[in-house]
Amino acid sequence: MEIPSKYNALSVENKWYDYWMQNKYFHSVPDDREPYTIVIPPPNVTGVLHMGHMLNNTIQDVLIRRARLMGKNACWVPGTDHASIATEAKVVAKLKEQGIDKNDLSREEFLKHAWEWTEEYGGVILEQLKKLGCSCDWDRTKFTMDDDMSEAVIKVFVDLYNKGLIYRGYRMVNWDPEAKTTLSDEEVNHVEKQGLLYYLEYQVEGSDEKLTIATTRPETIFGDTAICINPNDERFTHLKGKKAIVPICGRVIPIIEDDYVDVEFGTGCLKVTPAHDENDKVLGDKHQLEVVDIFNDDASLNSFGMHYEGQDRFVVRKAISKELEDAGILVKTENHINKVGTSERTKAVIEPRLSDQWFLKMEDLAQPAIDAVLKNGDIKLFPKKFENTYRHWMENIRDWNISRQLLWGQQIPAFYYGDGKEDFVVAETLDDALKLAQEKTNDANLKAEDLRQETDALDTWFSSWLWPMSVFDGIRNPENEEIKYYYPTNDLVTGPDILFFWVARMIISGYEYKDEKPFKNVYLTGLVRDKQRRKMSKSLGNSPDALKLIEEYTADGVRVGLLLSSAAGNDLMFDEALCQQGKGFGNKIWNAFQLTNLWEVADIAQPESSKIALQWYESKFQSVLLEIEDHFSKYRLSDALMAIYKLIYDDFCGWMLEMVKPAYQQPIDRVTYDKVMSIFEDNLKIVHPFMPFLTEDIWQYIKERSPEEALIIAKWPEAKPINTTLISEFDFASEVISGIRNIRKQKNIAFKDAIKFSVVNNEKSSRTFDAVISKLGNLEQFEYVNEPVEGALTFRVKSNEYFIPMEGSIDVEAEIKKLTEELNYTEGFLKSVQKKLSNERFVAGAPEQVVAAEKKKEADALAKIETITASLSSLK
RNA sequence: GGGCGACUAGCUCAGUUGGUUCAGAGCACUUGGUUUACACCCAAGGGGUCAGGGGUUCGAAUCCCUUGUCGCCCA
Repeated sequence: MEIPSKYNALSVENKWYDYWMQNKYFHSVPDDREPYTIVIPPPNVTGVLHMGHMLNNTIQDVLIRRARLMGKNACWVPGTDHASIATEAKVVAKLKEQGIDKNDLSREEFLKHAWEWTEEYGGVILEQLKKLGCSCDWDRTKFTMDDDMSEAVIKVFVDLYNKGLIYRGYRMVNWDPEAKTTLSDEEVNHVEKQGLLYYLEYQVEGSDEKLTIATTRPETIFGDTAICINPNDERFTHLKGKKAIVPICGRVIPIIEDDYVDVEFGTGCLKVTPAHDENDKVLGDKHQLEVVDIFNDDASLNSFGMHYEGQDRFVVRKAISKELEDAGILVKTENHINKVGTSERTKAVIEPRLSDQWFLKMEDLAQPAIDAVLKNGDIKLFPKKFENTYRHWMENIRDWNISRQLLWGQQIPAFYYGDGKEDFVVAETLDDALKLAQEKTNDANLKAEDLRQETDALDTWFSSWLWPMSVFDGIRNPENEEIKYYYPTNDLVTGPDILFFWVARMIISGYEYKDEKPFKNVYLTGLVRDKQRRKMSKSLGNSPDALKLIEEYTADGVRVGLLLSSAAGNDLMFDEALCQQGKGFGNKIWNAFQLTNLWEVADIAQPESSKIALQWYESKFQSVLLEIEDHFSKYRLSDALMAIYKLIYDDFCGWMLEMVKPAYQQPIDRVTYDKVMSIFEDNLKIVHPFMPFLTEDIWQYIKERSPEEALIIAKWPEAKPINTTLISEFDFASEVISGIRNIRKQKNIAFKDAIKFSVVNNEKSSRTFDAVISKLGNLEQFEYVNEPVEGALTFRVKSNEYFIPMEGSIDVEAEIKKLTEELNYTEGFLKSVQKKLSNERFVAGAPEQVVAAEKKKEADALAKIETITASLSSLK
């Protein structure tokens, strides 16, 4: 087989992805193996691949590929969610471009457009994941609006309603006047905005006195239904029981007392607008105040706004402050910074608004989810620090507003048969609803046409909280083979920003519907930021084009780059240099493979140095294998990758290949070659989860392989005993080799010039690696001597002294200086150790091991000092 | 305002129960190198009062208190 000297990533990536797909390696069906399951956090159909997705899905792919290699039945279910607000906004915008107004369309017509949009753009992001190498079971791709998925959602809604957990309530909600829908608390961002505090004078009824109140929203005076003072505030005691007159509209409102009012803030006097402020609503309920809603659903003023009717709230704020000022009612303004709720999707300023909404009672449902994470450890969060945040949220959980005033989503299955607020039934189908309605009204003549379905749709999270069950049809068919086999899933990989939106709710629904956790471990990744620590976002334009990155650095390179510096739960400061490092690593592996291809194999004797090098690497490999198991068990993927990186780069390429490499134009012996190639294969296996393309490519070049022998389904290397002596002997030998290299460098001795070498082996160190030292040091002779060699350059490793004889004179002064420095350092070290050992409380208090270690240090230092002193005296 | 978390080399981060290997890794940097796989490379090297201060201890990056800075969540 012709092997190209350069690695061509693009063609390789396409070739092997196609090969994997054709052979259905990603596809999983239940069998008698242990399952390993991940469900993807479904990206929005509106999304395109960004850095967050790349990181998140690389992690999932590493986990799933490793599980596959470990012989598990690996199943990664992909899919997308319908993102009601975002998608509806996109569709509305597109229609607008075409000159179509959403309000002119029927529900069915609008949904048709939405489906068209979804079909056109919804799959884009999944195609991009393939470029990254993601080994999802594409045959299982799901969408939260698929018929079966929607059916599950409706079934759950009806069930929860029948259990008394869903209710309809007139509540203050977060109203997005741009999208004309409510948002959950989690979809509201509080941002600091510079505003003004307006001081307004209200006339007290039947008196000349004026009351000054401070407000940030003068336009809401039309909705004022009371003035509130603190009962303990002596400045206002005389006003008890009196009334005040609202400026401009002239409404007469009571002055009430409540210690809710902060005496310090503003004037200590508060205007109460129950329809437009959460806290005022509470006051209003408490004091039975009138509720005056002054806004239309687009946040323009309604008829209560008098001459401002039809104008936007912010326009009115300006206009009315002018009017108030002209009338002498506005006495002053002050700068004031307050946090304003804004819509995560449309960025519009949220308007607190009272309206009829559907709510899910959360308190009882949440209990098993609290226990699972915080009490019995059924579900583990990585990193653990998120348990605190989880606890805080779960223990203060509020009812979930699940209705949205949107068309794109599952329509709430409530059917109204009359005009009363309670004149409705909830059922999965119209037929069922009709029966229920007939029963409830005792009217057998009630017809289907008499029923009107609720127009609100369900929150998108009300679909995705069922995701780990519904993708296996576990809601509609709870006893089916797939849900029984794959559920609970193993790992969930997602961002901490949706810990509550999604993760907590999946846990809640899992216990409610399967009486079982949805996953065992939750790995929370960090957010991807740029080098200035700004969160990468489309609006900032600081997110690199994902596909371009892959083009430039290869998919493997980008995967490695992303993982190299992303400790779990810590934000990742993305830097393209990391991808370059990833690409460089791939190049290194490729070139190592090139080297083995250049070798001519012959049936000759195996050199001692090769034999020992192979034995050493096998032990080294095994010890790193253990290390990476440990990292994986703790979801420390970047540490696992770094351990592998160093193993391959330093130990394999830097040391082992150099040790076994035959001399120029010499053949390699067959025993060594075969062993090197089998080691190479083991290396490829452990790199494969991180760099799937390159490794598969080399794997397939090494030998002709049948589809059953592909790397993607190979067997993870087995654990074998580790010869730790060999590893520490090598570490010692590598110090000796470094010493030789240093002297060569200092004295400009070219590597190709062989040198003589001798040692006074005070350490009685083993001679196992002598052949290796000779080879890598290019020694023409390696002698063990009892006395220092005169006229030689020296260096020491522990108490061993090494000599390289030099032609001509040695710079005695320089040698003495070097030795004196080493002596000073070692003596200082000895002193600190002895100080510790002479401290009785240390010897008595510290564990035996620690004391023994200190004694060993002392002995080593003493031996070294002896060596150095001897050398010095021989020089002088 | 309430809560949580962080602060270790120029950068990004490890550092588990206080104790061999505790001050580390990778990158970056400096110096040297046309070593027959690789300059996307090789070799060597410099670099830190572990945010500041106090305490507990024979011993603190690690435990406690305090100050500061930053981040996140909630109001």
